[in-house]
Amino acid sequence: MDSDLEPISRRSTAAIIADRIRSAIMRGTFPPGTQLGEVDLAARLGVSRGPLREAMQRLVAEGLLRSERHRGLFVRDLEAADVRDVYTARTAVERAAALLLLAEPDRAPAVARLTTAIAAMEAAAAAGDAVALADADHEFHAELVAASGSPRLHRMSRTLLVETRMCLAALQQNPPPPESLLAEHRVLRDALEQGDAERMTTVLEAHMADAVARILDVTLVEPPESVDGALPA
Amino acid sequence: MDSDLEPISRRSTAAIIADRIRSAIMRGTFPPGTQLGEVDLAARLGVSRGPLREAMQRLVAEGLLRSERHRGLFVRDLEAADVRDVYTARTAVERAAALLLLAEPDRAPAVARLTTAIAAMEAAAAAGDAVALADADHEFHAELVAASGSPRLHRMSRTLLVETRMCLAALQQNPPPPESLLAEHRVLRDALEQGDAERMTTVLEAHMADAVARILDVTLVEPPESVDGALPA
DNA sequence: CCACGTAGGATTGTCAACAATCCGCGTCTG
DNA sequence: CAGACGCGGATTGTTGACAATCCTACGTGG
Repeated sequence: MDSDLEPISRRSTAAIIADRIRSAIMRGTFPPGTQLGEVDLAARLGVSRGPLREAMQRLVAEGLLRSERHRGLFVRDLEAADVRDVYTARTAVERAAALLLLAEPDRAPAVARLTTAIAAMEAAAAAGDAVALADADHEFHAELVAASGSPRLHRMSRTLLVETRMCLAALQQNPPPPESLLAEHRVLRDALEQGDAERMTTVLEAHMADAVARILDVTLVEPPESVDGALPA
Repeated sequence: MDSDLEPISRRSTAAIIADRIRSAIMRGTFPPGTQLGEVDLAARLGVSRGPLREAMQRLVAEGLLRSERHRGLFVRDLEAADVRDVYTARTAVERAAALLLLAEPDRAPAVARLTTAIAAMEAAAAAGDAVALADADHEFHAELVAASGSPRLHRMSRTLLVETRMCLAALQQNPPPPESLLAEHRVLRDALEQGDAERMTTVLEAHMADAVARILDVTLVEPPESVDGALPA
């Protein structure tokens, strides 16, 4: 353990608050569109408004919150275009991470971590626990990017994975078929293990495309339908 | 002009401050490693410490600043590993943006914007103005990603381009040969115009690899040189 | 002469109060 | 009766001051 004997709090409180709110958004505690009142949140977290505002700005920079001046902070609601955008960005990041990983000589530890995540997915699928399955899926991709050793890809990936969870939480129904999901992840791991870059990228892109299709097929709520050109002056 | 008759300030002041400091870092006004005192900065910008701290947290989230608790905020200094990381991330982002752009039917406006940037590069090269050349280079890649229409790729790209400028500013010497730089950018534009995805990605990756080599060849200051394994207990 | 402990100065972290702005509702007028 | 105007409540934006922490320099003891 290297987390012992550290000063009680090395991380800034703003970072802690940001983490807390981020996971709350991820878990669906704050559904998209909800307004986050500062005094309420500050009181609930036991901090003052100063650090809380700093944390909020951090989340705004990540694109998880949307700030309207003198109006308040709102959880960004993702539209169909956003779902596609999240997954194109994820594809770019994870593809790069996978290629970075494939260039490394010793991929055994990374493979082991992915295998662990897959095992968690299997257990969740067997138990029929959709939330745990999503957690394990999340962890798989997080480990994939983390193992690449690229701090920037890792940072981007974290935000993108949170947004992915926001999409999934918004439409909790629509059960993803666990067996095909598991099969895809196993193929990804095997491709990494065998150093097959072609297969890896191909499957990864298909995996992402599948996810987008699965999400958008059920919730084709193409957003406001504003008829711009038809408005008289 | 659509920037007229807007409320005097729609953007939050924290965002404005962040932009100001970001460009200051980019321009090399704050070299890597310098400490940014809050009271000093706040006084110089004419704001209080509250909004300034919010802006700082935003920049920390972007990875441009490093925060040490009770110590202060420092401009992150980029090491050799960071240079490589910035460029791998840039490759991932710009490749995805280019592919997105290639999938679009009408690429004429994007091509036009890239041509404008190339013209600016040509002018700067002719005048021997290295700063203007870097500006135009920056603009070329920013336009490339912006034209893709992906908000997330765009946001990532902005930070990465700032970090690129930090690398370049740190080692202002080492003149990049303008003619080859121009040639590479022209090839990128032509590939986009002709819809040649294969050529596009290949040249883009080579372009990035070239940049890394150019930067690291001169400043091979592999940082601390800590000899881990040789230390006696 | 070196190591330890301590005081000083400066900087960051946090807080509570003040000022500016916006939304909803009631009222008034054409 | 419909629309516009104005007011009250609530929320955000900003400010200044207070408290906690850290680095530097100095003095002391071994």
